[in-house]
Amino acid sequence: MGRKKLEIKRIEKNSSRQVTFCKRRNGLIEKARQLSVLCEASVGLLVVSASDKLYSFSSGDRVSCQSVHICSKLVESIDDVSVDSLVELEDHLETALSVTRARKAELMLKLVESLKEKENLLKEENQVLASQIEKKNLEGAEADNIEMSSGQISDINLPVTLPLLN
Amino acid sequence: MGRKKLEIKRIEKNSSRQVTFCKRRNGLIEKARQLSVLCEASVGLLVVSASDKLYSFSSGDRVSCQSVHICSKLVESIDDVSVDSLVELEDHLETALSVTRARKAELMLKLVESLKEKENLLKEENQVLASQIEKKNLEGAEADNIEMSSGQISDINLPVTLPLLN
DNA sequence: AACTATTTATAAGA
DNA sequence: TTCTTATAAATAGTT
Repeated sequence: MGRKKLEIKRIEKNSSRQVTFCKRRNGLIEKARQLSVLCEASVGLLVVSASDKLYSFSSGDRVSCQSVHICSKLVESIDDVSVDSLVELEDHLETALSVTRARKAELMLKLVESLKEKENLLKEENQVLASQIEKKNLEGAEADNIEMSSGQISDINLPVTLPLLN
Repeated sequence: MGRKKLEIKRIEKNSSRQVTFCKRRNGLIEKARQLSVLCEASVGLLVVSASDKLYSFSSGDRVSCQSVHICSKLVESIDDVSVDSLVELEDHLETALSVTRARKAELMLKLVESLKEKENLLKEENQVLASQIEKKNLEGAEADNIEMSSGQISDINLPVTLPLLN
């Protein structure tokens, strides 16, 4: 896509290689974005330049979770990983694991709290309903001349919304 | 890049979306490959389709190690991760960590063995050199009429290649 | 960083 | 799916 057809092999000239890297990297990231939008796909892209600068694009959380799995598979399949790389990787994984566990704990705490709130609301609703039923039963007993000891509620009329937690 | 200009938004028609996904995914992977070859960059690409199929490309081992780091950063920055996703991620990370540690252990074992081999070779070399020096010293002593007790070697003449491990 | 001649990717159609 | 082709988009070399 240019003045001349370019063979796909390492560009020898240093400045050209750098310029091409910049152009094509931007192009690639834009293409990744377009694919994710057009087709509802999750896309994760990571580019590391020869001078070790990082560029990345990611959409959706499926990617971030799955890519860790993929990465570990990749690492398994590569033969020339040095011990140093592995030590670094182990470090990253441990950090990622801590972060993940912390987030999980935080999220579960929030979940428990929201469930407790829900429980309280339901309890209140419950009491209101119970007293209404009691009232109705008393009125019904008067109308039909059927007695019912006060404070006793028939199981059949109990609301089904019971507290889920204690 | 086709018969008509296409707006970058979700393609509504199901079949078109699928066809476009297939074409553009292939295009993206090819572009990723070209970038890595032309510019000596490491590229990691992961695509997850709407129906959860995985497609990926990767070059170089810097990517696999760095991407785990990036992934963890991504997970930190995403807001709508479910507890289930986090549990799954934790699982993947634990697996990756085990695999990494196993590989590291294996690699270090090999390293230790090769060092021991090297040690033995050096020891042999050492003995040969030592005996040669002893010979030389005896010859010299005869020539210069200077005595030196056999089996004793001067520190100054000892080869510097000493065993590194025991 | 812009420009522009070309090549490449791909949307729609078959 | 796969091929074809008109057209849009990307980009190689230049300025």
